[in-house]
Amino acid sequence: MYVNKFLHNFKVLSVIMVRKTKEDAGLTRQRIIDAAREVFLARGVSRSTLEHIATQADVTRGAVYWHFKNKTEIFHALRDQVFLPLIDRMDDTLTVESSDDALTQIEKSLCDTVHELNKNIEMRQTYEIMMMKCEYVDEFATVLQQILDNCSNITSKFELAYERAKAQSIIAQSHSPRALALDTHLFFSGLLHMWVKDVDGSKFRFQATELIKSHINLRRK
Amino acid sequence: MYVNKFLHNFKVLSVIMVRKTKEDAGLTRQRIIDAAREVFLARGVSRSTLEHIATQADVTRGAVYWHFKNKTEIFHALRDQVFLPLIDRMDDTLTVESSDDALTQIEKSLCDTVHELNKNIEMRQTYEIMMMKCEYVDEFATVLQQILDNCSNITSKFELAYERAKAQSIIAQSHSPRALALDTHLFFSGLLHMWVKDVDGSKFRFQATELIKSHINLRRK
DNA sequence: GTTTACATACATTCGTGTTTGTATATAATA
DNA sequence: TATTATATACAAACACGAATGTATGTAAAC
Repeated sequence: MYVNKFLHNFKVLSVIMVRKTKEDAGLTRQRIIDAAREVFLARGVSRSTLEHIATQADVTRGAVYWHFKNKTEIFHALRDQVFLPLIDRMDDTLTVESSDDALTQIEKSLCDTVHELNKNIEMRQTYEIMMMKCEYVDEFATVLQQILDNCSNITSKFELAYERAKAQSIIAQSHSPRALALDTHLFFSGLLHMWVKDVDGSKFRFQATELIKSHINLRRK
Repeated sequence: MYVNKFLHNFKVLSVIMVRKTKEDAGLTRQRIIDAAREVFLARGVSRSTLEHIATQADVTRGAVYWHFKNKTEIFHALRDQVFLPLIDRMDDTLTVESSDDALTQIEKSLCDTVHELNKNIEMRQTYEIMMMKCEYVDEFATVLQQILDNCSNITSKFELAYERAKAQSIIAQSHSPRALALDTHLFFSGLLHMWVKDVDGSKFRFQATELIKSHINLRRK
């Protein structure tokens, strides 16, 4: 017990790294993923070296190779950890039953996603990596297909919501839910792309919520 | 004269490459750019080697280094040649005066861009490279700023058109031209991204024109 | 005692940039 | 117009660093 406390101090001080418990190994793994995010963001995925990542994580390449097979595997770990949850979350806010009318629900779902991106730095950075700091070829091409699939999925959710809106008679009967859903989806993926590219926030980020609201209002009867 | 004909045959047969005139050098330069497009598309920009490009262009790296300082310079040459003209074109179709009403003009402008992408393979491939096969870091980061600037520019053009539409009383007075313009811009950049990602054309490409039309019809009073 | 969780050292490949060589086009000169 | 000089448009060879993967070493946990 006393010894553990002693070692713990060493660990915290980082003078001598003596990490061995499973718990510690888990932390190391996470540090590597976090480091990869920073490095990917700054240098792009292909220019990022395992040495860069190791240094940033304050370990050696040995540790990196212990936890991951190669750079691609780190990439996927990063993606799974941060990217996918956002999609799930959006899925949820759209599907869950609510006292709001259908249009408001769509609006809230979109705003919620943007809000999440705003406050969650890691998620924002990961998004930025996926959209601007990575080349979709070879082993990354599969990710692309997943993105397309997710898009289909989200669009279907939009469509269902618009059907409800139609049933609630809050949109014009002339518009087809399918077309509205596709339009909203394209609008939102455009917004996300611009949101990410607009690093200093002067063009899109500051007014993202308003853009969403006016997009939705356009539909309201 | 006779000798020239003789040499010409050699050139055409590609048995011995004897190219030296300025004209021939220009062709070689263009071949390198075309080769780069193919290689970038297949392997991504960072994984593309000057050796890959040279081989594809049927020359050696010597020729590549003669015409270009490095890979980045080839990238920019490719971009300038194919990417920028499309933007100019869109700019034009939006600005030029026409007998159509303002909404129709926006619609035609968007459809025209999609149509151009459909028939112009090189343009399509270049777009694909810029959007999915390239990492926007370091020397490529400048390109990103240019994209944002172009977006502002296009959005302004949309806004002017929507003001005309408002003056023509073909849209509801309650909508602000600025908001409509931003919405259209986000819709269209979303569409272009999806259009490019949808390689087999089953999700977006086949119905791109209809998507545009229904986007515009949503605005019509 | 064995496995875990790394650090260290090594071998090898790959891409880049540069240098050198060379045949031909083109300009200069006589 | 014929000859000569120089610049052009590459090909081929070289030198170098950088990144990868693997193999080995090792101390602590279990």
